[in-house]
Amino acid sequence: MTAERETRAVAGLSNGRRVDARSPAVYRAGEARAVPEATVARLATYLRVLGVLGERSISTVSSEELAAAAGVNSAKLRKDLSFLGSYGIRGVGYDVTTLTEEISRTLGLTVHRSVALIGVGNLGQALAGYAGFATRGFRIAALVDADPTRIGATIRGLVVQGVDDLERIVDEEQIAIAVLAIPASAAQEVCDKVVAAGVTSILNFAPVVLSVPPHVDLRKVDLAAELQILSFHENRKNAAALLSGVGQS
Amino acid sequence: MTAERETRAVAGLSNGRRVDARSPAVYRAGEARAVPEATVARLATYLRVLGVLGERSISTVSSEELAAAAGVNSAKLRKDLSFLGSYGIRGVGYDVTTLTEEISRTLGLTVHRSVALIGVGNLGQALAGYAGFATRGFRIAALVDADPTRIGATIRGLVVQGVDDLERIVDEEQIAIAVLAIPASAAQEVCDKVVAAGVTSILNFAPVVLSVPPHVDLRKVDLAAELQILSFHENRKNAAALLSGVGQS
DNA sequence: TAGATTGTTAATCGATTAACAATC
DNA sequence: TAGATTGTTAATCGATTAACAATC
Repeated sequence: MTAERETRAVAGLSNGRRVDARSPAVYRAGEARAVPEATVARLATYLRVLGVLGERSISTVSSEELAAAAGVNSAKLRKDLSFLGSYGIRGVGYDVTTLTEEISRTLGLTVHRSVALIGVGNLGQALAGYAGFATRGFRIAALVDADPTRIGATIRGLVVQGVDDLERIVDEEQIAIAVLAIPASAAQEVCDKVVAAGVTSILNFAPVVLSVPPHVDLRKVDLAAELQILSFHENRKNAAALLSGVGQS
Repeated sequence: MTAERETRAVAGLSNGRRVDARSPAVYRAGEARAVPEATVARLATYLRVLGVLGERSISTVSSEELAAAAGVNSAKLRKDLSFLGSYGIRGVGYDVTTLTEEISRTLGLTVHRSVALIGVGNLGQALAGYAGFATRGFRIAALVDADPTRIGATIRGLVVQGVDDLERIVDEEQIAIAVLAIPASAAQEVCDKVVAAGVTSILNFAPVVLSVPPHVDLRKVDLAAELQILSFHENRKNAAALLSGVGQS
């Protein structure tokens, strides 16, 4: 059990990196080339910005415009999009609808995805009510908690179920992705059950390093770590201000 | 107002990168060298793991052990720690207490930091109750909301205040960091007010690209984007399974 | 001293970006 | 055709990691 699984969580925010040695050809979805991890993360932002443009009935956008709206360098944007194929028109730009479709396809969002939310405490309930999931391709199909006192409660129209029902839930609701919003102390144990039930992608909010088998993708969101990174920069800015004699009161 | 500010949000999770041209020497805190951004993000994880070791009264840890617990390569760990100075003992390892102190110092956590939470809706209330902030060096010192109907309410012992009071709050509570848990539609406007009030670090949960002046550090957490990145990998895994003829039912 | 482990070097890898030929 | 903009090249930069000399 410990030997067969591998620690996949990577520190910081550039986590979820794949460490797979198979041929790049296996990774091709449709006619596209293998997409770098850094590019994948940005595609989600481009898709969001394109959605706003589409709502405004803007039909065409240049790499310069789209890059500015997404907060990235335009060369980087063009390189990112080039991994999906050649969907731009020289001298014109990109068709908003076409590009939206192609990015959606690359991100696997043409099938709507069902997600299981594990843990309905403080954070879990907030995530259960987060409208941004639904608008961007995800349906929370099940709420699960390990605490018996919470099982049976109805939250946002869903009945909270027990971890023992995970296998059935994952099967019935065709769930591939689980969100873990549980205490650090229970996280590895519950994670193991989620994996055993057939989930192959996990988003972990518990501040703990989880171990999962190689076929499972793991990403994490460490809220306090985000603040600590900002704290580092505050510290640096203050040290710089002191050295230059600025901001003393 | 638009010319003086710069789009700092970077797509994906490797955001918050500094793009500053000043001398590396300015960045030195104490005797340490300039710390790479990727290293800073991992320091938060090391600190968390060291906390667990300390609770278990473990006094010394080798880079191999600490790296395994943090889910990283041991060479990477040693390189990361080398940016802080030379705190290990050859043939022995690292003293847990010393290393905890040095990382805390580097991350600017030796001063407890007050944070303003902007937006007390669904997600904001969950963040207000998140115990992990307090245990890792942050005190939520103020709750703020732009919605007049929410102002005056008491949440977790704090009275919700209006955005017009931001300047006074930031000054009185010595707030350098703000967490934005507000709708995308209001985010840039509120962000501008937060910056005008004197906040120099922002953690943004709104799914929108924010623009801030160069002296402000901005990080973002895009929850739906996290799921979209996992969706990409699900898609890839399914495509690979189809090609190899596995998992057909 | 012998064994263990750090801190650093150097090779490698992946990501970024300016520049520009291709082309609409 | 002339102007605009893409897609790609190649240089550069930053991050990762194996290997090992230094040293406790």
